[in-house]
Amino acid sequence: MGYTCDFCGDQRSMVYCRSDAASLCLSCDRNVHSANALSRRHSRTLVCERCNSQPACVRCVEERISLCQNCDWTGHAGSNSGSTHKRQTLNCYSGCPSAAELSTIWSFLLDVPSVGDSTCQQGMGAMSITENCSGNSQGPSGNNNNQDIAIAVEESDLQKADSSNVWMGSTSMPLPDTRLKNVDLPVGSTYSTPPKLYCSETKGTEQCEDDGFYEDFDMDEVDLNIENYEELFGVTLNDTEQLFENDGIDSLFGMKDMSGADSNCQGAHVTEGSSIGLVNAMQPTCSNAPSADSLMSCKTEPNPCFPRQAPSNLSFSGLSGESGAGDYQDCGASSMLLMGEPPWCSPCPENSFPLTSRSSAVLRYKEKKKARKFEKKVRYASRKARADVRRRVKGRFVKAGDAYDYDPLIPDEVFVILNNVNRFSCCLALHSGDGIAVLGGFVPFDIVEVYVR
DNA sequence: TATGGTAAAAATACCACACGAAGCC
DNA sequence: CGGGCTTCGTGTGGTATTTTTACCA
Repeated sequence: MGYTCDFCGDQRSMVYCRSDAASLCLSCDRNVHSANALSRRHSRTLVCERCNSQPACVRCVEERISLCQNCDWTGHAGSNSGSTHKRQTLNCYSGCPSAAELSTIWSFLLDVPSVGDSTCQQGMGAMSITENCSGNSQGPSGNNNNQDIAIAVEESDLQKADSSNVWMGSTSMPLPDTRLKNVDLPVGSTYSTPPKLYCSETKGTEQCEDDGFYEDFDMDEVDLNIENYEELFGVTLNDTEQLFENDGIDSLFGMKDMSGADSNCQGAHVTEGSSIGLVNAMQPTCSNAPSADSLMSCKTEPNPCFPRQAPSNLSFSGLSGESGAGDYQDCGASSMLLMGEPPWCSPCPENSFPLTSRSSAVLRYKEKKKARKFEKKVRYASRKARADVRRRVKGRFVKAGDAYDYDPLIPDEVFVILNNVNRFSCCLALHSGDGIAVLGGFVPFDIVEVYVR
């Protein structure tokens, strides 16, 4: 820390609000985010104490410092000593937590300043910490509906995928604990299982197995959530599945060979895939190819809620945002998976899948992506109708009355090759939106080829 | 394996203006 | 409170330009 609050400019910044892209002191955090119901939904986390510019996602127990993903990776992955440091997952909170609640969340922090009693603890202002899918922490305000909905669908998808042996392969791999980390759990809080270290470092699949995620998973509630999801967004589960299919999620699943035994990595894969698919389901607009920016943002702006995972936060942000679907469609997720191991997926011997499998997966992904059709959705048909008849010069609209080189209302002259079974002939015709009108009246020939003049 | 050149593909910018949305009276 | 008016910003499609990617020597 050491940087000042973006709001008051006076106090030391403590938390980072991603929605506001601002570092705030606790006092301003409480004031700003108690303004209205929407601002209360902003998820915040601690500021990285190393770069002071990114939201922290982990806390190094040895160094007693909160770190963003980049700093965590830089500081721990590069050194032998640092790589053995134990780290705790930092998670987001929303609402207006009181000092007592903050001290519960950040029990490891000894210097949390008193923020006084929250001014908005009653009603929907109460602190909300996203719990796991069992949903027992959903506040009365239900201000995490979106997240829970997303999680619920992910679970459904996972169940389905697991039951069909698609993504887990032949091994009965337990659901990785990253599934749990995919939801917001406070460090050291009483809400969750104890903070976990990453499987790739200190924990094998055995421990993941003990998480009992499946046991705690209530299918009925998931169904309920999915129904709500449909009501809210008017997208059926079948639609969602179709989107999964269309958006290369099966390509991700098809990379089961690539996942190896690193459950952490697997969790990230499936989670992001499901989330992305969900985002697509949410997005009413047309799809576009993933932009490089989105890919970069995914890599350089780690989500504090889902540390060292693939950018699964996209699903949540996409629920409420108006951003284009294309930005989140792939979010480079698939690309990231295919292009190499992400930094949060530490290399391990079990991960040495055959190169041929990887190549084939890459090939399948590319083919699928290439074959993907991006239908453009016209929001205003009247404007489209207007544009369709507007005159242009080199594709650009021209002022009324100015010279033009293209008028959609004037049909093109085309040459058509006709066939009357035994011989070919050629004639001049006019091409318009309604079809081809052959000059000279009706010609009892079949049109074989058309050339626009 | 790295590098440079070329081709192909993809992304972006540009234009005018009707119209939706919001604000005002 | 509803209707009329004004103002502002947005979206529309075809083409050129720019950027990115792929491929080869």
